Amino acid sequence: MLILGVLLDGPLHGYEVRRRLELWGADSWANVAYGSIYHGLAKMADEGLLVVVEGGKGGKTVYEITEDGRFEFHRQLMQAWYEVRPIVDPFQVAMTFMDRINRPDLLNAMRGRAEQLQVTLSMMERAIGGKQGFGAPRHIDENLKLTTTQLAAQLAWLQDAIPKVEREDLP
Amino acid sequence: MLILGVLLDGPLHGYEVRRRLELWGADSWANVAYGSIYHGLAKMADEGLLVVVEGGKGGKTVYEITEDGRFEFHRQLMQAWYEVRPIVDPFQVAMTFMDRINRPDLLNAMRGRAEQLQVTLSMMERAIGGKQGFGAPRHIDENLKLTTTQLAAQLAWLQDAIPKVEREDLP
DNA sequence: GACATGCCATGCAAATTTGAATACAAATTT
DNA sequence: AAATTTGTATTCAAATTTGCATGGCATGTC
Repeated sequence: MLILGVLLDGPLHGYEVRRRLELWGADSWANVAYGSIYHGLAKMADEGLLVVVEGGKGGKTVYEITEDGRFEFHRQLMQAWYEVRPIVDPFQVAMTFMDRINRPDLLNAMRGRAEQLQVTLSMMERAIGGKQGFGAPRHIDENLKLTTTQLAAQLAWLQDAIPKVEREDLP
Repeated sequence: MLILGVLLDGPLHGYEVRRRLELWGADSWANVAYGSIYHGLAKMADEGLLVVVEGGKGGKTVYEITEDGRFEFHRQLMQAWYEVRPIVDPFQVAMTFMDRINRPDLLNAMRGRAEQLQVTLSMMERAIGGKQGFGAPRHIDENLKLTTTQLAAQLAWLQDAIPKVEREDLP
């Protein structure tokens, strides 16, 4: 979906797709190792969602989205908007095992994490509004805002849980 | 890490690992297709984090965690607690492309999603405290709570963004 | 002009993940 | 008691993902 979306405005080759995604900060909220872009492009060309418009010999290969590709993009986009799925977060795994850490270490970890979150949050808040005019669409900021509120939610949970651990209500 | 954690309290075979994870509701906040448990077990046995204690012929294979395995588990657990990483959320990808949907459809999607979130949230709130006494550790509730607050964060963002879209401040 | 540097651009082997297929035991229905 | 369904337990091929290796090209520099 990301790749298709990047190609909506015109043909690009693999490396340009990567640059575009980096510009959008996609590395932080999506899970894309850039090596897989080329696989994705080739596969979608195979499926008829893209066509090669230039090159091939050994230089760069430029892909253009087809009508089928645009349709598939919209299908997936709408599905992503309508489907509410619980968020997969590696920290949840860490939480699950909080009873396996002794209390002092756990409290240290929790306090350390809370501090880190505060720092990250204030950095992000300062960053909001910063990318304007660099080619990234304005609503990318909204992306950043949502991330911010979610990290804030984690911080709130921590601040609620720390005292509980202190007075041995948890774990 | 999940598999190692499940094995901390005693040897189990693959299917039991799966059952345990299902009991914890891990399918919702972790990304485990249960087919990969067997690969993970075999690989970790290879690396010396686990040992086979029973079976092999064709029936079930029971694995036990080794000292190395316990050590590795703790290493990973601590790392997960200390490392703050932005959350990877497929909805963020959907957001990124909100300028590719026409305004009426977008508003529909946003309102629909907001409603769904409200329903999901109230269901989850009712579920908190429900798994007690079923073998799941009590702090699994905390897990649910964190998920809840994160979904609430998404809902808050939506409720902030909907009016903006209505008065064309967004996208 | 030989050489180093850094960015551009892709390919690929190895590792991992997935989803479905298999096989058999236990419980249930007919 | 035969047939069907459900639950237990694993395996496997195919698809995907990763991270690094490779090679080209422009630029500076001594």
